[in-house]
Amino acid sequence: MADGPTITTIAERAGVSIASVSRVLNGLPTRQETVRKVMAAADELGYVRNAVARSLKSRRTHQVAFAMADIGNPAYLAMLREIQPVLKAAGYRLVLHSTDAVAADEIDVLHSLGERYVDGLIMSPLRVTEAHLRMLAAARAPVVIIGSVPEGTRVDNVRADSRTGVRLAIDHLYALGRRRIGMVNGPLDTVPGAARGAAYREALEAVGLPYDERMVEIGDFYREEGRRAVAALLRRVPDIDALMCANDLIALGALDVLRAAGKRVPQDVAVVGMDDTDLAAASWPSLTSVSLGSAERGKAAAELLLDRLRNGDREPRLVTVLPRLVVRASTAGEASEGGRSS
Amino acid sequence: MADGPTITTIAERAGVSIASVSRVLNGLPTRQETVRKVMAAADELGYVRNAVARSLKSRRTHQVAFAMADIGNPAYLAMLREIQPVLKAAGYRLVLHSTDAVAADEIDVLHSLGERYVDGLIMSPLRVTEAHLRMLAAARAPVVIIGSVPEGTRVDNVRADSRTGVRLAIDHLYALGRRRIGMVNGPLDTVPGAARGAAYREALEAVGLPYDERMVEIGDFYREEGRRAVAALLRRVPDIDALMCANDLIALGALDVLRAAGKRVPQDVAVVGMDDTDLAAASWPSLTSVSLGSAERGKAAAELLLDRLRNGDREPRLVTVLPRLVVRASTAGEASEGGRSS
DNA sequence: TTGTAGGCGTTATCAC
DNA sequence: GTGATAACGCCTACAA
Repeated sequence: MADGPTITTIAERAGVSIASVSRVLNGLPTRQETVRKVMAAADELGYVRNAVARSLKSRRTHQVAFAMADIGNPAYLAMLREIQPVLKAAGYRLVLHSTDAVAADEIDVLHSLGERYVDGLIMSPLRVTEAHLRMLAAARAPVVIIGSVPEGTRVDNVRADSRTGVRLAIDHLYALGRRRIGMVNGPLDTVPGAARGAAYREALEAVGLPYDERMVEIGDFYREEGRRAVAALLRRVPDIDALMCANDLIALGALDVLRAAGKRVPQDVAVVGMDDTDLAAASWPSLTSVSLGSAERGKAAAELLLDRLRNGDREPRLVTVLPRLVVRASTAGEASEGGRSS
Repeated sequence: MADGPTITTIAERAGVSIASVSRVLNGLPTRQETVRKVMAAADELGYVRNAVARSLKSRRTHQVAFAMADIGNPAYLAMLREIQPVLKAAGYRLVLHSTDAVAADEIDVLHSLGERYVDGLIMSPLRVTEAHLRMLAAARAPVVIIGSVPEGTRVDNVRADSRTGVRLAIDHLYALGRRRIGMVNGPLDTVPGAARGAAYREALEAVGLPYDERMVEIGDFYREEGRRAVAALLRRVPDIDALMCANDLIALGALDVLRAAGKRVPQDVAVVGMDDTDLAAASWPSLTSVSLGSAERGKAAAELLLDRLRNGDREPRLVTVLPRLVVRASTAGEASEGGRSS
């Protein structure tokens, strides 16, 4: 692991100046003979360009960062899977940050943009605070935010629409003849919890069903919590005929409990999850789920950023990704369809 | 987004030399008055160190790369989830590469180490070719390989033991009284495919069961391929009573086909998957799976690399992570256990 | 066509 | 203590 050769090493070996070496390496017009000598020397020495030195000079790192709250969350991983190839195709490396849902860490990432180790940033913050907005305004490199930002914030922005998502699910259940549709939600003090809870109420009213708080149970966004919540709900409303779950894990918990209680899914109780993670297709019965377009949002964010990197001056853009109801066996289909295989 | 301030800007503003600025910024002994002036200037200007210039000078980037075959594969994501926090805690950024299982891309990543944009690399190659070994030997930065490398290769190495893993599964099935245990494998020219195939044969012999190639079907490591393979196997050997699947996706495919064929799992056919991904706990019935310790391997690799970055001269080390059989409903339990909820 | 020289932003080694 | 000044490796006027 000796020190690598530099253009100086090559220049000496080839008997030319470092300027000529640089020219050859960059394909600028050079005499054939010189090209030959330089290439030969470079080959023999196993020369590789030093990316750091190039970056210092060119002020571009060909790196882009993606900062997310929690690397264990499948929704972020879905984004990541789409972001990666888009960046790779454009010649950018991906630097990953998991902020563990700590707002201070998110601010740190924003701050570290000033270090110029990346050309841009895609960030999906859990909440957008005043501090976020201040840092964003002062950011030294282009940023794309996945998630909602206040009206008027001058930043490229990609959003989901969980309100419409819940609406799709409720409409679907209503169309199937379900009239006692319960909701199992996560904590109301989280952004998704609050949004989905409100959307449920709205959607019920839209189809003309009464909102009844006895039909709502709050737990947390995990399977075990989902079990508990659904068990409680089932005790309270034994003849419930559909469950709108605030994410797929809760919905899996619902399947567990319903099965144990001898309820058939979907005949007795239809179940809808949210996020359309891989787990939805893996479960049995496979889970109808509202896709909030994690993959699409990731892709859109990557494309927005690349575009911005090419044209730094254009107006900030807003992309809203439409939710999509992915119908599987837990609400409708035959119980023999296994779902997609990713 | 104007050009950021540099130490020169600060030096002018504070009326000192750039050397003093650098000293203050790095906490070297300096007169109080100077410290004060420099800090004030830095604050007012919103100065942030340029990481690229630092790297050029210090020859360290504080970045580490993780290269995996397929960012969509949950086993790699499990590694990633462990690698990230370990590196973060040590002050390193994580650069992600997905090579799409293209050997040339892996070689590229190895080659690009020469560009010095990272201090080290963790790589999990699908196959280790001669070219890989040559590049490894010539690598300009420390590398840790996750996966088997030929005896004597001088590189830090973390391995799973899929042979013992398969053995655990077969022993388990045998202990349950299964005697017609089939195998559904992926391509034999992949490292895992070859290893798992050979291990199956060995394990059968170890418990005294005959190896019968009619009981083996080769597909690929995906659910749909798993379905096809299992369907073929079932046609050929209708009274098969257990299936050893080379990964969880194949096993999910097996569950689909068995269900459609009216076979009960586990009563008629027991099913074992491999990798113990989140999908195993989500499926119904939940899937017994051999954990090859993806998470542990990721963590071990990150720690090996950090250690090597501190002490570049020590002997290469080999860490072998032991497999673990995670028993769930598809081989043994009641059909009411839902599994862990992560 | 080629070489000399300056600069990208830091750090570190000198004298002072 | 502090300030010139020389690297780090590369690119690029500008001059020859």
